[in-house]
Amino acid sequence: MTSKADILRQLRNEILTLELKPGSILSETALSERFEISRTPLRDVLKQLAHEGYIDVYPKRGNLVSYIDLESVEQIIYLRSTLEKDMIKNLASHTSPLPLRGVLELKEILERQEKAIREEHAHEAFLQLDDAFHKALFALAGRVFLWDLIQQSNAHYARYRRLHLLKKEKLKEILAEHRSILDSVIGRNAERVNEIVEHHLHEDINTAYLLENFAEYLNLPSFDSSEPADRT
Amino acid sequence: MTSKADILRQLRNEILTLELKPGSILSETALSERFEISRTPLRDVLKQLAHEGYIDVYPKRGNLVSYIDLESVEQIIYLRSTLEKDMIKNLASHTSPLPLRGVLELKEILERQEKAIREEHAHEAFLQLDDAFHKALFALAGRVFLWDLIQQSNAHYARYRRLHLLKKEKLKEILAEHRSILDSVIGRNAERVNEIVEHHLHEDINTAYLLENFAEYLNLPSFDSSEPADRT
DNA sequence: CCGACAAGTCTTGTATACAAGAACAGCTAT
DNA sequence: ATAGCTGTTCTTGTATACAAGACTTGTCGG
Repeated sequence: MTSKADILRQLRNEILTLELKPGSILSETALSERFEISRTPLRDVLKQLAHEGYIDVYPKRGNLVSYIDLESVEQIIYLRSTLEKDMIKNLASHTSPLPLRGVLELKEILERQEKAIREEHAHEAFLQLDDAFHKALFALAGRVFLWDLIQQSNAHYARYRRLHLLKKEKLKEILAEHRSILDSVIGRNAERVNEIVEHHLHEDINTAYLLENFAEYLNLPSFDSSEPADRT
Repeated sequence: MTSKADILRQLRNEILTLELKPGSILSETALSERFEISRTPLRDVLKQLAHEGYIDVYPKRGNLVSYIDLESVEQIIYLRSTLEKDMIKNLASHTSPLPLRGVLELKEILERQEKAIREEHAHEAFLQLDDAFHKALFALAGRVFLWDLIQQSNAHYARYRRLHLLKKEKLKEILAEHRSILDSVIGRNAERVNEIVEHHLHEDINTAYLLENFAEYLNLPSFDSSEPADRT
């Protein structure tokens, strides 16, 4: 039994992990056979994927896994950076006590991240914990609504990040920055928040590295071949 | 001929203007007869409306025009406030020259807003110009992507604002604040941006007024009757 | 009078047949 | 050789019949 939600999760995951590479064709009939379901509910899933930017729909031609769009990535980084700086500063400067649950959750995530670094081949786990850490921050600030909103446009940023975080040093750096952020919140010290968060989110816009190694996955303006359908 | 995009715009508009009141039923068969189109493309439209928060889908029971959710409104106001403060400060403190087109566009919008205030029954025009002003600001900052993202969750905020902006004095205040914002950008003066933007977006969270006059349109926690389907 | 059950009638959800545009191959005519 | 048809075969888009859950109504039995 595979429900629509399961299929959605499955396809999302395959695209995020690059199991389904940018440019791959997602044919409705092929997918309907694979998941043993009719085209109607499957089209709902594809609509959702298109909405989240995972695929581009070319009417009457086909659905392609989208190429990673660095413009979208930059926009999301700016959005998150601006929001998280503000949220963390608010948390750090607020006088009311922090909810214990949230703080404990953040600490536990950091412990699990540390453990994930020690193990080999734990990138995927580390990435999920990274998401969990930031989501927990949003939760602590009462902004899960905005976290969910951002997730709706996360297809490009999430894949971008996976291509970046392949070196172990990078992981250690991220963990250290998470510690700094949590210290700022707990210690009620908002002083260095700006630079920490900016570095944490911005630093690895390393376009050259991506162009060098993963050009085949990127949406390069030179390649544009008749825009996909507008999804507004 | 009414395409899917037309139907979507039409229904969105009817919900925003409260022509379709919160709680109204949008039956697929009824709508398919009204627009003389089959249920399949119509369901696509309803999916989109649900995604944007215009309607709540109760599986196998029906689609209801959503009640205005003040929680969503507050979240969007916080998001926009935080983003616009940052964007405007950046624009005001940047040294590179501003694109003339964008500045002229903003000025023209202000003139048209002034004109709209003088005319009676021009609330709808004023509101659209208000959106146009803020969108132009996002454009000037190179952040139309984020404007569009925010619009995807705008159903509650947009209706909330319509219920608020019924007094002419309020309109004049908004226009004056728009002038201040534009002056900050052009005059490269970022000093008072924070308070101006915060007041501009936050000030009219006047929940009491809404509860008093439009309780029937609001999503009040007391009324909750079996949550609608999750749209993730 | 009232509760329980069951038939009927709403609703949306799914499967499937058909329509119609897009791409391609292969032919023909120039 | 090549431009231009034209039929074939992909694709997604639409209409419609049917499935199945939820609610209403009425009837029957206590």
